[in-house]
Order: sequence, then C-alpha cells, then structure tokens
Amino acid sequence: MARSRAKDYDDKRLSMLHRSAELFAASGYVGTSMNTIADACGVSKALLYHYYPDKEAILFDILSSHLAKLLAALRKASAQAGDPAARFRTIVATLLELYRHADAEHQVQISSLKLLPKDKQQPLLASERILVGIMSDALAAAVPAAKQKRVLKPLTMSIFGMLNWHYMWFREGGPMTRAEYAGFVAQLVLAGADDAAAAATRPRGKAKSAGRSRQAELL
Amino acid sequence: MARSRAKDYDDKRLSMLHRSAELFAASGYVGTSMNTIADACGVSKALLYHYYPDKEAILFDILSSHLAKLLAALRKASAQAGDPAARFRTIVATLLELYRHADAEHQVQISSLKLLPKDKQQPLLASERILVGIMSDALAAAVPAAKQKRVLKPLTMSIFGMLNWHYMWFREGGPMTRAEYAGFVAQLVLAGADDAAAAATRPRGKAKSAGRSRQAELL
DNA sequence: CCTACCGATCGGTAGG
DNA sequence: CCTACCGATCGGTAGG
Repeated sequence: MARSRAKDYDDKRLSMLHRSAELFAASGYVGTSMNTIADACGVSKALLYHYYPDKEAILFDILSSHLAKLLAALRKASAQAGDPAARFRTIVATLLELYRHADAEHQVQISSLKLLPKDKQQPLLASERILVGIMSDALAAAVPAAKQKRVLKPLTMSIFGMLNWHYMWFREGGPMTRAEYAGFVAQLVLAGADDAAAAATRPRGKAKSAGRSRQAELL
Repeated sequence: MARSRAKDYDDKRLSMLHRSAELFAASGYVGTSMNTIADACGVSKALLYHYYPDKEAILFDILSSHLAKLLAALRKASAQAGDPAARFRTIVATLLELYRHADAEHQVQISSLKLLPKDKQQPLLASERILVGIMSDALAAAVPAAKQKRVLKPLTMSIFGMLNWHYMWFREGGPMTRAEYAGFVAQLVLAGADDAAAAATRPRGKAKSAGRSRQAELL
C-alpha cells in the first residue's frame, strides 16, 4: 500500500502547510512556535520535523506552492483565445478567484517572504516577477496607454495593489461578489487608464473634470 | 533648562521610534529584540526601558503617531475649497506625499497592528476608519457612481489598495514622480469609476470594449 | 544608565 | 534494516 500511504502523507503535509500559513498570518512567522504549529495540526513536534527539516522550510514551502499555483493559473489564463481586453479581464478574475482560499498564504507572502535568507528568496522573487510580467503583457495588449514605458509599471502595480489589498476588506456576502469586484477592477483600468496616463504627465494641471482631461488626451 | 531637556528627550524618543519602525519593518515585531533596538539606537537597554514601559508600547506609539499624522493632514486636505474632483485629487496627493518618509511605519501598520491586544488595537482601528471615511466622502462628491452604496466601499478600498501598495515597487527616480503617480491614481478613478460600476453589475457579460460598456451605462 | 541576571520559552534533537 | 513516529529534553536566547 505504498501508493495510498504516500497519498496520506501528502494530504497531511498539505493540510499542515495551510494551517501553518494561517498561524503565520495571524501571529507572524517568528511569533508562531513549532510547538504551536504541531498542536494546531494535532501532531507531535517530532512528526512535524519528520515532514520538514526546520521552520524555515515550512515558510518556503507555503510561499513556493502558493506562487506555483498562481503562476500555473495565470499562464493558462494568458494563453486563452479572444481579444486582449477579454484576456485581461480573465487574468484579473482568475487571480482574485485564486485568492479565495489563500488569504493566509497571501498575507504570509506580503509580510514574511523577506524573512527568508536571500538565496531562498531568490526563486520566489523570480516567480513574482513572472506574474507581474504576465499582467504587464496583458495590459500592454489591452490598453493603448500601457504601451508607454513610463506608464506600464505604475499601471501594472496599481492593479496588483487593488487585488492584493482585497484581503483587508473584502468579505463574502458584501456589496459585490468576487467576480463582480474583478470586473470592477478590470473595467476601471480599461476605461480609465488612458486618461490617467495623460493626467500623470502634468500633475500640477488644474483640469476641471474628467471630461476636460479626456479631451486634452485626444488632442 | 527643563525646556531643552524636554526637547532633547522628545527628539531622542522620536528618533528611537522611527528606528524601531525600520527594524520592525525589516525583521518583524517579534523578530526584533529589545537588545537589537537598543543597539541600533545607540542606547542601553535600560535607557530604552526608561522611554517605554515595554516592547508593546513602542509598537503602539509607532502606529498611533503615524495614524495621527495621516488623520491631521487628510482632515486639512478635505476641508480645502474648490470643486469635488480637485479635493479628491488633493487628498490622494497628500496621502502619497505623507508616505514619502513613512514606508517603515506603513509596513508596520499593515503587518503588526494585529499583534497588539484587542483593546490597544481599538483606537488605531478607529483612526483607520476615519481615514477611510474621509476618502469615501470625497469620492461620493467627486464620482457619480460612488453614490451607489454597493460601489462606494469597493471603490474606496481600491484607491487605498493602489496607494498602500506603492511601497512595494515605487522608487524615487522611477518612471513617475510621486506627484505624478498621485495624479495617475486620481484620474484613473475619476475617468474609469462610472464605467467600472456599470461593469460590476454584470461580471459575466462579454462587453467587447470600454466604449460599448460606456454606452450601456448611459442607457 | 550598566551588568548581571530571572523565569519561560524558543527551535531543534536525543534515545528507543 | 527501514520508515514513521513518540515523550522528553537539549543548548541558547528571548523580554523584562
């Protein structure tokens, strides 16, 4: 029964990984002891050390499996057929949907990735950069202004800002569904980015309204 | 010389507070020891305990003085004369400008406020709620769609998402100045929010372009 | 304002 | 001889 044993082993490992992420998210990485993790997972500390050589390996596994999931899904979404705007919308919706059960992993990524030694950070940061690149490429195809070099990065990071901040306030059963909020963010960008890019070239300008600045852009 | 003694005391306290925020931002609250803080500030641990009764008091002071600064500046900005769009732009620019020298405090707010006991969190969360309220009010006045109850919170939090995420990527000397990025964010919202609000009512819709969805909104 | 410490708890490992 | 695990405890360091 080596096969089913291995499966149990992996199920248990994944469940321990998620529980650890929840504890790290709530109390911080250093603030969560191996004893606490073991207790919360209902295993002995010795068993915990059977799965992971040390605490750092747990943190690394949380982040690398989280980022691997995001990367696989966004690669798939960005390869879909259809026009650039639809592809951009799909990428935004896919990312927000992936966050549904990964709030803890997401918070750990934000606040604890930097606690790893540099050499363990490196492959994780590389994955993050690829994710950003997928979003940037989709934007450059879907939004005219995003083709300007000075606009692409701020616009890309604005979208990650909106999506990556959602864990702070978004609640299931709130004013919008998850899919609705994804549509909201995507459309905010599709409808507003060109105007925003024009506005950012003259930050001291006293444009009286969005309408006026839209006209200015069209000149 | 009680006066200048008091001044020195306060200068020293503020400088220790900022240095502590930097250490907390880099290594986490639990991951930063009182010995490390004392060494980094060039004082003995005993002197550190002369300024603060315990480690928790340092964290609380970092957050409460940071939030007090934000609150005072945003109250002033929201009281300015002018049309609603200009006031909204000013609020966004003010917030981003305040973040210029407060990256560490900002990161500590995001990742360590929750480590305080509930009763110490409470006044800080109340300040955060007032900040959100100032932004919401400015939005409701400047953006037609923001008057819809289901739109106001997601839109408000999208703006905080963009602004509060900037520490992750924004660098002085990058593609945009701070003021330019503030103008970019404000205009993205002013030009795109009404479209976005319309899009979020039918997230599965396959609108072919921003133009089409703008028309749909006007019907 | 320092050195010398404390009770407790940390991450990690022993024997079986 | 291996793996999967346990109760107990190691040497060092934390906040105070």
